Amino acid sequence: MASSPILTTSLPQKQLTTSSSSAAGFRLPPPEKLAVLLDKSESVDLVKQIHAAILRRNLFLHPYHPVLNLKLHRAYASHGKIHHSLSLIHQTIDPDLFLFSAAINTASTNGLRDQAFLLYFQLLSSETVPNEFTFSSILKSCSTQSVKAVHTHVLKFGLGLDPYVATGLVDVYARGGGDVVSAQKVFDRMPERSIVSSTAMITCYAKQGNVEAARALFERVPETERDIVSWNVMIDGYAQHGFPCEALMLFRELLAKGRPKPDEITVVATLSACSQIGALESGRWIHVFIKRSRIRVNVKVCTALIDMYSKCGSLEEAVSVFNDAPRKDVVAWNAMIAGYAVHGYSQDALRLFDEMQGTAGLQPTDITFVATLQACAHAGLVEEGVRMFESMGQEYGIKPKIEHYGCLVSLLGRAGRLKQAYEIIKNMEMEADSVIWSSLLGSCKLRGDFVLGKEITEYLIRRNITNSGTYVLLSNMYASVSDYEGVAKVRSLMKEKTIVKEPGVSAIEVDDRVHEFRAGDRNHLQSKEIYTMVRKMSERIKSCGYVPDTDAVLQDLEETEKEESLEVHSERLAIAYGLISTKPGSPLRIFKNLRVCSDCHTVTKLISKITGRKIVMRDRNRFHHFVDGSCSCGDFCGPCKRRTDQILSDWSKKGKAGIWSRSCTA
DNA sequence: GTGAGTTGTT
Repeated sequence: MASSPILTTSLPQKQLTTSSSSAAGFRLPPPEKLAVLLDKSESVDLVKQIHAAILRRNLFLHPYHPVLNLKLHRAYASHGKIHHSLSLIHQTIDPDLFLFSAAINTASTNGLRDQAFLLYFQLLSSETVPNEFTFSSILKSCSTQSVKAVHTHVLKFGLGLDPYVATGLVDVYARGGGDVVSAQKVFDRMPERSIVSSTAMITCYAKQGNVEAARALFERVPETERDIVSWNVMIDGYAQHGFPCEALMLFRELLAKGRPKPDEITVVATLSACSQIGALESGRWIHVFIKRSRIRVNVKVCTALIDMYSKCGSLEEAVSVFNDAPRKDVVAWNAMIAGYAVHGYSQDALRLFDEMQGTAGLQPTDITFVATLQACAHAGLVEEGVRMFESMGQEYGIKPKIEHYGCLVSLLGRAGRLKQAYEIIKNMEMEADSVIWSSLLGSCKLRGDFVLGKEITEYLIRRNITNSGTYVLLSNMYASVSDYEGVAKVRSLMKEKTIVKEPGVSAIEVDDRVHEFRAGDRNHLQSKEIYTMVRKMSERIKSCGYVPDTDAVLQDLEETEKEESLEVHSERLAIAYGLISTKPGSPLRIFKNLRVCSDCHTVTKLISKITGRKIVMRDRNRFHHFVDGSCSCGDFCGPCKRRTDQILSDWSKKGKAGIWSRSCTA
């Protein structure tokens, strides 16, 4: 195998040392001394000097010193000189098993999978017998495809029960698609399980989303053996598979136990859980905790903080972390750009996009473009967005993914260019998913293009690529043109196909606890007070001229029942709870898993006006900042804005402003 | 003289 050209010039060469050591006037240290020097060498230059010395000594130490060769390999690798380190094996005649295994390990841990396999094959053909070290190293380079062959070799050499090899196998089976069956087979046969092998198996379960199995195994590990990695895997497993509350609870449990000490990874996983449920107070607490403990604020921790603050509704704090970050990589920039975009600060997002390439000298990635296109879509910057989309391929050589097409379709759709958006979906090189269709359908509803909307929906139902949202949108479209037969038809279709509308859940964090509400929920301890407040809110806004928009209600109900069903939408329960449990004038932060319905959007604007409260609401799509009767999203639907404006103008004529805040928030 | 499990952005 040929070594890389840089190596032959930058590594000391044998031919440079033509004379013996005595001729150069030095007495070379003995091999043992050189080995010690290599182990504690602090610079590459020193390693190179020692390397040169070893080569000189080789003149009378033949063939070569295998231990020194190995130490040299490790010294180069530890200074990040991977290619120097690997080229040593190519310059060695008949490398021994130690050097082979070490080199395979270096290649594997540095992502040079092909190199690792070439070395492995070279080893096999050299009649050297691989051992457990070799396999634990080569397994790190295995994919789900190649693992079967290597597993066979493992069995052939009788190493299937070695704890390191078996752990490696479990780890590979857990990666990629995740072959739990094979992973479990290996794991079950292990005569002795260490915390490391159990953690590999827990990871495998967690990656499958089987958090119950993961937790069960985690609980089986004796408490004294659980190290921080196993806690991290479990916390992150919850956080990444739809159990953010469990992740936070487990983090609290870890703190209560006092050991092991949380590290950078623990806080990144926990912050991600906070972002998902909008637990701002918990997120802030963790930020303080990081500052107080010895946790390094590295770029990943910074990014997790930026993401947490922006997703929890505090863009200001996200910006402050971003500005103070000592080092920012493209991921950190992406998180900040996405933060601006989701809050509707589109100009700032675009400014950052320029700064990132200018002062910071970083190249945008496909994710940067998702964020910037979203910024354009949220602000209705159609021309900028289209230009951005085109430049992505033309100037940056980034192939658009379905997410980018999604932004483009939403951008054009919202602007009323429905036909053009439709054409884009039809001409994409990939299959459209339900997300992109829902976006176009939403625009059809927004723009009142019932004909196109109906055509698309029927096509989707025929092709069976629907989600519950498709049916809801279709029903809403029928309702908006008062076609109640159509509404009934959709309803029976949903019943027939047993499609259940995804339940809307709204959450609000009060006193470091997250309170969740579903529509009509009566599970909360203060349910009685909450409903009293809900009714009070309805009376107030109705007395100001608000009329419920019952078209948004899908169920077959009488008009008054429809009103009642709107009244107890999850976001209204969350707002009511916020009003009775926080100080007057303090902002409310509400989080919803679905998009806020247009009626609730109107109502929330009115409540913000009457109570003088700022209400920040995060829905599936973006943030809405309700202040003094208007919303930062610029009202995603026309009728909604007209309704609110009318109500507010009539109301101020009656001179009723301010009553609410005195009577209801004391 | 060699080896194991965990982390961020849509």
